[in-house]
Amino acid sequence: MPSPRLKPSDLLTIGEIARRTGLSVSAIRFYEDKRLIEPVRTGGNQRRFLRSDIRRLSFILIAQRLGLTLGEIEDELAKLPQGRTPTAGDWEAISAAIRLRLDERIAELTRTRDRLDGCIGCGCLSLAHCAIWNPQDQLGQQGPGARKLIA
Amino acid sequence: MPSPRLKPSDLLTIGEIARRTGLSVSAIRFYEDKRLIEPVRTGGNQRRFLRSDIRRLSFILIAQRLGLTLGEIEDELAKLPQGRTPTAGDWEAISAAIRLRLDERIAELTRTRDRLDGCIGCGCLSLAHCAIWNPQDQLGQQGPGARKLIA
DNA sequence: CCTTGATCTCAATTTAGGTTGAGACTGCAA
DNA sequence: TTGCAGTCTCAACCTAAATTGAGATCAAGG
Repeated sequence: MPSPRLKPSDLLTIGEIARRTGLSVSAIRFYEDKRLIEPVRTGGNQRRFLRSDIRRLSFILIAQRLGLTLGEIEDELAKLPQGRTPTAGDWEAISAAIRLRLDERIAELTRTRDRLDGCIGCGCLSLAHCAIWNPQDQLGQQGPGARKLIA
Repeated sequence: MPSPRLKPSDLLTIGEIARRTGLSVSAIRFYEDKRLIEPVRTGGNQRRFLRSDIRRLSFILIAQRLGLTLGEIEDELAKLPQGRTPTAGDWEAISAAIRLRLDERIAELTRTRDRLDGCIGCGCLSLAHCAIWNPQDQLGQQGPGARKLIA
């Protein structure tokens, strides 16, 4: 009498999901730590992942490529419905939100390039007058690294 | 008999150059450590900067905003002539090089956006087929952080 | 049953780009 | 010549995003 309740084939070990996503095992554990993903545990305390988690992890990879921090990604993932496996429509909504960010970054870089053109023309690179060094528009990466700590 | 050899007014202390560039004193010392700038020293071992170093530091700030790492910035600065104060023309050459990088990044992001549009259309976010997740074109930021260590 | 590979947790280390603090010395002005 | 702000060096610490290693435990095949 085979048990119909358990379908272990639907659950993936951390090694399996790592292979499927291309992520390292340690990175996946790290993401769990950061609450980006929540696998269930076996009686022996090992992680088991849903198939839909592959898509979730893929999203993390893609969003990182688009320049989002893990914190921002967590915010996006929080928009997914709790309790049920996300549908294609759920993912579409998030993708659209990311498209907006992408558009902004492209616009910022384009503005910067145009200003740089002006600077090349005038030979200008002095902070006092340079149009690039204008606090009014923050480029995506807002200034030197640890400076963020001040904020 | 005033000494005509010394023109201390042409040399700036670290505090002065920090005020003029908006950088912190500690950041400037850090850049010296990274060989991005080489102030001379007084008999009492204090740093003294040339006026042209203001422009050099400004360049560092601008290049960072454009997404270059300090290492890449060092490479660009290495193109400046040794021994003489850089001219406007010297800076123009470097600005032009950076403009190229900017163009590349804009092109990359634009390609990515177009692909994302395709993904939104098909609801696709699976690594196996997603056009965004294509190792063939590396977006400027090449994947998750510490992964760089491997290379 | 036993071995072996996979996992587990937890702490330390990495890179980039700095900041912060301690304790000592400099330099300029009154 | 003293007073004090500015500097000096050096070491420790910070965030992000992970990796690496130690030592223990799990799970599945033979």
